[in-house]
Amino acid sequence: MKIATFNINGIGARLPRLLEWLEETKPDVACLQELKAPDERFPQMDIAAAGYRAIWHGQKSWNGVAILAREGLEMVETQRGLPDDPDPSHSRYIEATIDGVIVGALYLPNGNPVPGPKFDYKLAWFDALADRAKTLFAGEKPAVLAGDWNVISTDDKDDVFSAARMADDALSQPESRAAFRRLLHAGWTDAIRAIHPAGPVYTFWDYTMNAWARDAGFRIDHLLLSPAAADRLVDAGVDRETRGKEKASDHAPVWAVLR
DNA sequence: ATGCCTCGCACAGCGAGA
Repeated sequence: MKIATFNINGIGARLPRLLEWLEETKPDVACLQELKAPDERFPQMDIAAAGYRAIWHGQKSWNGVAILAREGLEMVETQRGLPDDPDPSHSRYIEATIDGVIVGALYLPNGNPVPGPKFDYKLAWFDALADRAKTLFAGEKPAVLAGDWNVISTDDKDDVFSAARMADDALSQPESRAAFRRLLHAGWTDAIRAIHPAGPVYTFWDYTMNAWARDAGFRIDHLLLSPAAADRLVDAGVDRETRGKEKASDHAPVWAVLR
């Protein structure tokens, strides 16, 4: 089962790119973030025509998450929003069981500027996610938490083009890194680093500063696997070429294959 | 220190992203 996550930065602006990517890479499951559209504007018919069933949790203008599953896979929604979500007006989490695999699609708050209420919200949201992760972990079933975590997990050149340039950004703060690392220490596996222990693996390049051409990117889109899912991990990667296309999102899709 | 670029909303320029 190939599970991908893709922050599309606007389902309205990105639909042609999304459909093209589905056709080219054929993921079984695709977690989407930043729909930036209310529920009624989710292009269900286009997605269905591409061969995918979908569940989605949108809102006007901002945020919004969805899970697409290839037709024929059994998908049952298990969660819409996080339990004890610190601000339910933000649509940032949706979860389903798909052929026995629990898939949580998440869009963690960016948190800029630091310090401030937005950063406090980021940490509060992370706490609520960690609670959900604990519940899923205790269930001992294969589970995947996939999405835009808005966390650069280390200062390593392989995770960020310039740690110094990003040092004051919410993506690099020790508090949110610690929250991410607590999940790893608890037994969740970072799929990309399990398959590619070293080497630059970026998932985001800013639209400004000629970042894509300079490869000035960083890694903030992650798939975390429960032990039962990690046991089945055979491959993982980033669809970098997607970022280089016309009208591309500023994120590239990230994926993992479970046997 | 700020804008760079993009999206959505709405039709001008701003909030938000990261």
